[in-house]
Amino acid sequence: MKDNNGSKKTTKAYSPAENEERIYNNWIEKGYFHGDENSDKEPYSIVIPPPNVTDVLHLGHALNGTIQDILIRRKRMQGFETVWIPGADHAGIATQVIVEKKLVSEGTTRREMGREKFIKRTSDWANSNKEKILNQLKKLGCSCDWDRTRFTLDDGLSRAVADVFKALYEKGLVYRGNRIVNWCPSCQTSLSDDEVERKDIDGKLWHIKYKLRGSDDFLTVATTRPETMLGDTALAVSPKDDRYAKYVGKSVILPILEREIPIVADSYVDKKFGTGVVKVTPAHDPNDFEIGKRHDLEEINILNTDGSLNENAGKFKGLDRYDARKQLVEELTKKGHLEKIEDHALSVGTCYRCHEIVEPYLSEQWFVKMRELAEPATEAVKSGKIRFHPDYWSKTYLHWMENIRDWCISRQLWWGHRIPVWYAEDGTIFVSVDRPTKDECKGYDPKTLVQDEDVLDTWFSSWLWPFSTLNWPEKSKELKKFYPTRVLCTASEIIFLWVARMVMSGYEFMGEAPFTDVYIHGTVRDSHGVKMSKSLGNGIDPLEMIAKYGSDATRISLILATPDGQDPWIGKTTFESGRNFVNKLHQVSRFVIMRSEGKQVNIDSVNDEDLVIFDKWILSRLEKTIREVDKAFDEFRLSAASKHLYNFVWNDYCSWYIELIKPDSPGEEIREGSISVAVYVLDKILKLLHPFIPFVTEKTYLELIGANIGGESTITFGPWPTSDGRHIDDKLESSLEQIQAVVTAVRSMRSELNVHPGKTSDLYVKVDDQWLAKMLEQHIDYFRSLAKVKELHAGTDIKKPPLSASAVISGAEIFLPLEGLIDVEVEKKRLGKELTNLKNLLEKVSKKLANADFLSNAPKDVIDREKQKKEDYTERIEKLNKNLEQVLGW
RNA sequence: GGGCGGUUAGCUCAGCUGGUUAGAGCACCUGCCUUACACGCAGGGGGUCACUGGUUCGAAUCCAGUACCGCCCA
Repeated sequence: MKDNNGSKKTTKAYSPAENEERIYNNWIEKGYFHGDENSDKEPYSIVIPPPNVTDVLHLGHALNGTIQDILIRRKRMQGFETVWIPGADHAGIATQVIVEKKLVSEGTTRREMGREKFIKRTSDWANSNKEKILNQLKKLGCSCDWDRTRFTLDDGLSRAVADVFKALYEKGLVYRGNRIVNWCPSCQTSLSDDEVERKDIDGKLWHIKYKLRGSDDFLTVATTRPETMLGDTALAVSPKDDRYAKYVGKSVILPILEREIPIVADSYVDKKFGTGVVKVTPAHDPNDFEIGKRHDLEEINILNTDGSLNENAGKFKGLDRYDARKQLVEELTKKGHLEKIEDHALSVGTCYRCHEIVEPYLSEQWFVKMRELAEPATEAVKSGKIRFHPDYWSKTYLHWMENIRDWCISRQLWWGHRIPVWYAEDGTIFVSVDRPTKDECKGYDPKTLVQDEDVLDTWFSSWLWPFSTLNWPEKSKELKKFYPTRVLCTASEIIFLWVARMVMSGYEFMGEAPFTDVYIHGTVRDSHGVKMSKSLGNGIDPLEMIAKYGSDATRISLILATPDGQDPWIGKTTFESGRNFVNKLHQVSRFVIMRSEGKQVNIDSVNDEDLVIFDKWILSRLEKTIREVDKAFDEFRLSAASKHLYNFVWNDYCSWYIELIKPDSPGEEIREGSISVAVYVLDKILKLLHPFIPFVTEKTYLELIGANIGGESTITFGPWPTSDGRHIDDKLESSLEQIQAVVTAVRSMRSELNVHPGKTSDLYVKVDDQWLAKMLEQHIDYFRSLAKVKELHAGTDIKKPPLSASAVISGAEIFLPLEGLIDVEVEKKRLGKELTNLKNLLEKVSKKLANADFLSNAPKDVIDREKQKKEDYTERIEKLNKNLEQVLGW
């Protein structure tokens, strides 16, 4: 703020802090956001992507919440029975890791504590975080149906999870298998493929020599993970590789452990890679696992769950995998088994939660067979039943669906839904929602059955979210009313993890897609384009922005800054744009409300009999804006919608319309017809903006209609403005543009000639057509103060007054008699610049019109337009030349 | 290696089905505290639309290729 020179005036800017909280509380008190399952209105429902309870919300959540709130508020205004279901996700691994760390710092562990106490402890922590998160959403103004708040570990949702597990098991789609899975040694659990992030690192390629049994010959194998050789149970070569054919069937001695292992031929081996010989470690590599199966090889697990080596590693037992690697390489070198070490770039899998390098690890896990589930989910997107916005994400989705792999759903954790499986001593499996009853486990004593220790992947509960939140498997009224939901809003990162799986479960359990539209928004980045993250410390706390600028400003700033379909780059100053806009709206509203006090105005309609050109113009612009905004909404282009409104309010309404209808002197009243229109348009503006900036629009709307917060009135239910096209008038708009052009030309001249804003002058306009002169004369009282006009002289035969500045616009010449203020040099430069500009344009258009191909090929209207342009430029150049000559003669 | 985005003013972005004097916001410069707003008003400077070809009477816009940036999958 530049007010170092002692402002005379201090006007109060809009203060969100004084309004937002009490407005929100009132909404909640009135129950406006509750979706009624008994309503006759058409339903429109959204489920929130449940935020993790591990952390408070960041700017990405704020963007996500704002988008959903905008969509749901607009639908509420359009008369739909809306429900937006909020909630949170228990975030199995992440939460458990955090709580375990706390325990360690307190000198205990979860094992010491025991399962029950650990869960209680975690639950308390999760609940307090959950409350914080939900409060943040309230601060943001989200119009969620808080009565329907859900948590993935709630009884009902847990019941849904168990039911689904059982159903899929009985269908043969859930199975147990001994497979290579992704193992995070830090979180000490398995991960699904989608929870593993690839990272490129600078690694090495160790070339190790394996001696042939009973010979001095050896085979060299290149490996990126030398320590896994402790679990080698074979070497493999390509069956097509002549170099090694003679060795197949023979065996080598594994260095250090001195184990004899066979040489096998397997088509998996690429003879061109490395030496053409690969080591086979079935328990620690998915491909090797397959080779092992084909050749009936032993599977030797050398790792403990924490990533240290176990007793199978001989003397390396107990060492961490990377320490073991170091020592092993040293020993190989010493013993002459190491041929060479090369630099080698490779990509490793890392845990998406803790970023530790994951290990392929052989273990017994539960899986979901995906191929069958993927079929209807694939079809839904191919047929357009589910649409992605922007559309290109459907390709990503389909590609994943078509290459789908089975989903590892068991996790070696305590925090989550315990797997609903019980084992008898003899290994018999019982899958049951609750502990099996006597009848369910004939021949066994239920009390002796032991439940599976593991829990299910968190996504195995969130993939049910669109219907488990509506009380499924109960056949509830709300489920019937609000399923399927309409739109899912999320960022691209979880298209596989979550979106795709929800579609599958929707079809499998509800027989219908869970939503029709998927709106993928960008990921928030800082002002340099770097993803915001806790570890980088480049994040912006949305609550801090809300405290500083207000919730409205935070919301609209985010939307204005988020290009449709791309990642927004957001810095602290981003939020100023929204704050300024909110204040602008507040100020103009204040003015309009003040000036309309005591007047008979009807905000629901305008009297078409009592309109001047400016009124008609703003109504035409309003209707066009409504259409543009609706179109943008239909295309899920919220940023575009917000910009249309921003421009309409700031430019059309504030800068032109209000300024035009303002009387010349402060005491005078605004023409009755115009103030009615101003109020009518303001009402529509407030409604159109309400989804974006709910607080200030509610407050202003109530002031406009003379109601109070806490009363019965609210803008919450709109109605959303519509356009019947009655006021759209292109011809009228272009007439008004002529007046605007005159005003702008005058302002420009005055500014360039440094005329003090307080000084008025006469205005001479020599027009080509009398109609413009007439229009100017008719409306001079409206734009007199905008152009600082003392006396207007307009007509076809106007003569340029001596020593006046001049400007040329389409269809008119403008003269300002400013004797004494005109600097000949400045005037020469001004006119000369415009002349050059027009000459360039004329040259371009002349060239075009001289082109016979253009004349014979281009459509007639295009040619006509070009001809008209040429005429216009020519005339303007003539006039400019004349004026310039005069100036030169001074 | 495959796929998907992006490349337009100093910065962040608009520019739909090819014909516009290439726009906006921020930043910058000038003048102004003019009776809603200095979180403001008015005016102004600033772009060979990444590059190379092609299609076309006409390309920021369509096609092909190249380069660079980002994301996803292997």
